Amino acid sequence: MSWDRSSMRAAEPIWRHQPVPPRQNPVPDPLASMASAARPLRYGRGRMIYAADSPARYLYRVVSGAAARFLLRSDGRRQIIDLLLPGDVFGFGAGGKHRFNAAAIVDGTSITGYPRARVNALAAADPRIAAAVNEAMAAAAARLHDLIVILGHTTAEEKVGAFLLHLAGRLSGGSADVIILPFTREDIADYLALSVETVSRSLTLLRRRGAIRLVGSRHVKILNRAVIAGGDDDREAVDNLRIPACSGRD
Amino acid sequence: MSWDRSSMRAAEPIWRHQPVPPRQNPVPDPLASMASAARPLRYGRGRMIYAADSPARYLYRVVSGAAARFLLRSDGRRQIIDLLLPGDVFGFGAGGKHRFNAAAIVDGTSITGYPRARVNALAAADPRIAAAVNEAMAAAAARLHDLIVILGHTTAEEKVGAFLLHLAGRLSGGSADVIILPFTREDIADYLALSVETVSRSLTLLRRRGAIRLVGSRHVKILNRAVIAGGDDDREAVDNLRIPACSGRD
DNA sequence: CGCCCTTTTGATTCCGGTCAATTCCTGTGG
DNA sequence: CCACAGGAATTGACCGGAATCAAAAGGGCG
Repeated sequence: MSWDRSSMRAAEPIWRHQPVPPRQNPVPDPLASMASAARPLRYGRGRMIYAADSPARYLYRVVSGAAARFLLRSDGRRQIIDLLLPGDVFGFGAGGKHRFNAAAIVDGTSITGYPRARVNALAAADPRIAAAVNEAMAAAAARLHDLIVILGHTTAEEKVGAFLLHLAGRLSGGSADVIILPFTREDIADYLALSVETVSRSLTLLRRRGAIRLVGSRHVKILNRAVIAGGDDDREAVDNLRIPACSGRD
Repeated sequence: MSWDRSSMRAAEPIWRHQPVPPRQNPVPDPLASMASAARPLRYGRGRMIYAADSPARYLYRVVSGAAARFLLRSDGRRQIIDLLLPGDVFGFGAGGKHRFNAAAIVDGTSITGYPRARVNALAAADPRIAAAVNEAMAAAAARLHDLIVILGHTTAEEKVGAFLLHLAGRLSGGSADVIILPFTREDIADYLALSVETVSRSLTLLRRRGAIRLVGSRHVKILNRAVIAGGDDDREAVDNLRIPACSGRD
């Protein structure tokens, strides 16, 4: 098995302290009330944040940059389970352990860490904090739902299109039409369970159809959402939920 | 768009009351302490439990049978987001609404419903109940993780194999080697984002390889887990996490 | 028995992975 | 300032695998 593909850097002490500049990119922080326990962190691209099966001692929140939870298959392939953007909270483990690995995927990603024990204590005392943690868990589940829906598409072009629309909704808060991709094609491929080449092909396909506009390779402008969705938006599908005649016994 | 494929029955009042026989299949119930608020329900195959975008007024727990959360694509395809087996809790919405549809997929599925307001009140009063709800949410997230990992496989045979191993771990509590599939090939196909034919082909492939044994079409015996996994177990991958030379600057 | 649903199997087409080569982009050093 | 190097991205050729269309076999229930 070779490792050249995902080119992870060497394992390191989980915490990597470096002086942190004042926060740019102010994202609303549901965990702000625990600022006293917060611990600022900064990672270079590919730096491990935690490893699978390690004790889940901290909760994390992305401040800027991007990170990913992922697993490594025995064939060397990396699968990204969860793409973490500014504002996202992650690191809820299962049974006190992390199920997957986590690493930064862009240089200079800054993350805030909250000691788990502290979080639990504060949540037990203050129901508002408990609610905030709950909300963060719900948001994490929503990300997983979104990925499952994206992976459920049949063709690569649909997957990439759905991914772009998904990103447009998450980056820049609302549903802006301009996306600055902070990560590589390989990251996208590992997220969508496609090969890098297919991701690239799908993007040029979408460009040729007039669905998107590519400026450089990291700058995507959405031109025609209908074409991107290929008529396959799940909201439409839900609207179409007029169920025809009962086919079975009733 | 045609609807013959998933053959859902007509929309109905969400609640369908029918006399409920004494519970078979006693699964440990983390929400047992709320028995006073529990509401027993029973559904035929294909019966809707709730619709997407409907208010999330209840939390549900499968007692016996099986259900699924799913979405309907505009091409008529159904995608199952979450497969619900005895013991599974579902119906945590997002923002007070359900994001997906839910329906029973086997006849006579019995489910317990807990009024959401009641759950919240009890959780606020008793931290043990809050913890139980939290645990149920974590279990739901784990199911989503599992599905994402399954969908991340490249070939259909790997997907089906991973699905069988996943099922073996969830049915019958432990990791028994005999699986009684309570659902159709079509349900499996909609869960794995494959066609029915491919699911069937993959199963016969696995059988011919000596990985499984098929008795009838609903009875699967796992003979050789290594062959099924195809050397693609994520636990192995994690063990292989010895990261080679740093490729980047350090 | 006979109907309908489920499952399996076959033939064909198309899509995505793989291998391979070229181009693009960025940062470095002469 | 330009040349160079290395990684990132695109494009092409080829092949294997999954969807699709089609048909047949199995199974449960009236």
